[in-house]
Amino acid sequence: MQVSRTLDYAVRSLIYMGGRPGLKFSMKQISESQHIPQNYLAKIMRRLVNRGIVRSKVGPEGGYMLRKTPAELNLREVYEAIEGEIRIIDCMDDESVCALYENCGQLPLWDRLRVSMVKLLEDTTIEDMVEESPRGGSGGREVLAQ
Amino acid sequence: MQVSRTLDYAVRSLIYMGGRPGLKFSMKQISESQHIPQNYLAKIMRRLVNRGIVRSKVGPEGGYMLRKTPAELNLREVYEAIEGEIRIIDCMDDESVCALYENCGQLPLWDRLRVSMVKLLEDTTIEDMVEESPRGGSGGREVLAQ
DNA sequence: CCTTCGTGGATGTATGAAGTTCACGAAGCG
DNA sequence: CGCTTCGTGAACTTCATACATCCACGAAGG
Repeated sequence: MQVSRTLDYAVRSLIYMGGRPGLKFSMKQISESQHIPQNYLAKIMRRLVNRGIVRSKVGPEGGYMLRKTPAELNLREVYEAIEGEIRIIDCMDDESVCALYENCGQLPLWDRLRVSMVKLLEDTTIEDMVEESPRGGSGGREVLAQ
Repeated sequence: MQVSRTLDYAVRSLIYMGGRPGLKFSMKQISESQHIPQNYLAKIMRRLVNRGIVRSKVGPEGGYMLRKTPAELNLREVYEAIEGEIRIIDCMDDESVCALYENCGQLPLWDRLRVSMVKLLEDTTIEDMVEESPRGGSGGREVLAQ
């Protein structure tokens, strides 16, 4: 029941970018300031690109930009881009549904948990998180993006 | 961000036992009715025993009994018996705290999530879950425990 | 004293998260 | 045009751990 490091990386990166909205950031900038292995970050960024959360530019002066303002980008979108649909339990034995499915008293609990989690994620934006960061999301000392 | 199968097994077993409070159930009874590998169930039950959630009796006519009434046993206790303290993210790189800890805008979100999860788990008892089970937690057809 | 049945620890296995490598091609620049 | 930069996509490696199995032991009832 833990958030994956991958999601943590994605959120870190978006908070970083959200700290200076409208700017473009190279993979190197993000990976170094956020302490994320660059090649691994590449994989994460692709998911964000494919989901339409950031847009990318290749070649010299390439990099990534947010497609939305930080206030428009909520955490549910980010979560689902990285982890897929939010689910707490999958009720599957192998490929078939759980033998106890019809008689399962647990489901209502896990569903309430899921719903409350979705709501919290939906109600939190990258902007909120930038504001919670003492240095406004960006590392502070590094050279500004172009 | 999923509940482990181990926790699912523990909850299933407790709902089953909670369906006939005060009775004693052998490992075989539980494992067969709930489709849980017996040797694996043994490990799960030990954690519940050590945490004081069930009490055990060895030898012929041995088995397990709830130590509390289903209404007194909440899901937080069960969760923590199996998974340990509830945490959503651990903020650790190897053995040291995350390099970005002081500047982390994510923590408030994960903490709100944790708090709401704890509350939901605390507010849900085994009795609640027994009541949500169409057949009252116990499988239905098997021989009654002694 | 024999059988039942939970205990505790050692061991096996398979899956997925985390990270790496590399050939490729788009794009800016001289 | 050709060089360099830098993201892309896929294949691959590594490693932790969830899930499961096995077995020798001892408590306890008949």
